[in-house]
Amino acid sequence: MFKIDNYNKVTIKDVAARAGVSTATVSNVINNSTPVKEKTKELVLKTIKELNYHPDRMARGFKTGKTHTIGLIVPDISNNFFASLIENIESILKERNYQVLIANTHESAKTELDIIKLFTSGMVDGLIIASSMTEYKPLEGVLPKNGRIPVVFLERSVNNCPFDSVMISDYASTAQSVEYLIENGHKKIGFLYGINTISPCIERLNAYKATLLKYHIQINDSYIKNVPLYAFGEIKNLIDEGCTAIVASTNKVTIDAIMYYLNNGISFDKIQLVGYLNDSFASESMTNMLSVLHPIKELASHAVKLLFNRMANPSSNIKNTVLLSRFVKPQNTK
Amino acid sequence: MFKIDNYNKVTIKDVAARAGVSTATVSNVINNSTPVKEKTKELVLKTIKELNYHPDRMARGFKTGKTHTIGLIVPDISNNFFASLIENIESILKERNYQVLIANTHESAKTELDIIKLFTSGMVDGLIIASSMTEYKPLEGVLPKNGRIPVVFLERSVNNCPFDSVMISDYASTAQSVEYLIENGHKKIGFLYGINTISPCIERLNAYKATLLKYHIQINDSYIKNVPLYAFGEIKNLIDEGCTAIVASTNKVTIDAIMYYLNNGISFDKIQLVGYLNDSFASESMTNMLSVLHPIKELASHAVKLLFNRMANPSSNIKNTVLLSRFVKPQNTK
DNA sequence: TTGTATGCGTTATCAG
DNA sequence: CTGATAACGCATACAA
Repeated sequence: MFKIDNYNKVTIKDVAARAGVSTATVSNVINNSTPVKEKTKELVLKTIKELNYHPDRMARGFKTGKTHTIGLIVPDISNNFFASLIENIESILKERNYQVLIANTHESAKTELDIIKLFTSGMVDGLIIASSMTEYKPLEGVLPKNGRIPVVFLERSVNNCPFDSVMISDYASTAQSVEYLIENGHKKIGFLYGINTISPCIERLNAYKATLLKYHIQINDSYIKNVPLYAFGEIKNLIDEGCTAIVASTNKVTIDAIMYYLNNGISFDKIQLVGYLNDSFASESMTNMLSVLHPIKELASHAVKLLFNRMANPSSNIKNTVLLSRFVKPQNTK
Repeated sequence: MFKIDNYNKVTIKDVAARAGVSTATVSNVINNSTPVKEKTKELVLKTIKELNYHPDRMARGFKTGKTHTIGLIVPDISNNFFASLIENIESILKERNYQVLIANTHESAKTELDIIKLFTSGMVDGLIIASSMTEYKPLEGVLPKNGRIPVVFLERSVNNCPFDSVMISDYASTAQSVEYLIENGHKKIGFLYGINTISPCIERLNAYKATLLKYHIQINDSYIKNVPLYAFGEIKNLIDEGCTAIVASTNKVTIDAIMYYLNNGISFDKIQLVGYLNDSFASESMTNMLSVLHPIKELASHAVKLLFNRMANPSSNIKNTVLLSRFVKPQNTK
């Protein structure tokens, strides 16, 4: 019985020494880089197992410059939209044998910059970012502009951003939803939205306003509620103010609304609700709700595709893709 | 040869050369490790900014063996319980100036092992794991047993696990909830649960069964539904089978139930519902639902505390903490 | 087929 | 206060 050193980490040297070969041979066995005699290979593998040796990823990545890991940066992991996005991206990337590292910025610009610095300093081979930035400027300092690391921006557009991107446009679907409400006699339509600086929220709000104006309905600012955290209070306010319909224009606000409705015995018949959800999920659940559905699988697969294209061809033209969400009426299959 | 040098990453050497000092001096400036003359310091900092230099985290971690990063492994990021847990842990760790890296295992044992290998090979200084394993055995090969890396297990217990842990016990609160239902005349009580191999789910199911027996109500297996993905179908089945109350014994299943109820015009009065949610959130939302509430903040802070204690004192005794969830009746403050 | 030597970017030691 | 230089663990070109 050989006593394994319990204090120090076991390295390639230990394996080599124990097996009576050179570190190069061990390395070759691990990476299949150069043919190794079957007998030696067996011995090395046996020794590796005995010593419970695992190559130091840090050292290896540091040496090779490749980590086979993709960094995924999202602003709010507790928002099911992003959680679901992460899962979709993960499953695609796993097929390609890439590991995913997730970081949550909590909508904080500082954290976002920190994380990007962390990831880009040798930790990942590529980056997918749902940024909480409005302008590209602050990112300039931390994102290797020379294409050293491929980057794809997603879901939230950043002005003047010189990278590939996939966005979702909700303008048309939001307009359709408001139109539907108006056509069904609603005039007092509440609008709940999330962070008022990011592109998707602004776009939806604009669509809401434009549609009201199109139908000559005056915009009432007190029907428009900004919801930084939970929406319960503002939903109550909207109802108290006489709204007969509510557009819950983010995934998070929609979940809040659903809870509020059930908790307070409100039905869709009483106060119409337009909810924003992922299409893959909503088709199974909220079939009787007016919905704006986001193509989350498509978003994920497109982002990954862009990333790998960029890896293969770093100097190709920048691609900006826009996917469309769609407005869906209740199935009423009750 | 495969090292992509044409994208010339800027290193400490470049800074040193440009500033006309040694790499040691640059390093000293960056890390405040040794006093540097104010004048030189300024020059170096200026040069760093000019060249937009960022220390390679990989190289640094490789050299120092410390990364100031904690790995957080969860089985299902789209489960709001874990998403919320992540956020809580993050905010505590940020105070201590630690970065958090999140990995999602998708309830896959293989992925869990892969991630642990990745993280423990020099990427993080500590690990917090909500494992999807039942037994410790498979983890043995990948987790440095010598305390080289501190590890805390959380939320799901793993048999024979030789590490610190914080669990939540739902036995008492689940029993109370079923008791409450029985006392209010319910006899046909449906039970929805998630993965049937993990400790929390088993515990809840046991509590449900034991309570029924205690009140001499026969256990009807068709009222017990296992829900791997979405619960909508099984909720419908339970109602069709005549259940007058449902225990939705996980966060995920609870959200599904809430959606199903609203979408199908079911009220709590019609079919009683016991939901499992985070306490910090539920107190704002589902105030009129029978609830089992999980102390998520406490869970997070306790896990971090254990981790840092372990770091400070690697050889102290293993601590296994159990927190209790609590059963809460509706406020009926409608 | 295998071993030797080198260097990746950084920090730490020790002279100067 | 500052500068050489030696490690850290690994992969690889090249020599044997």
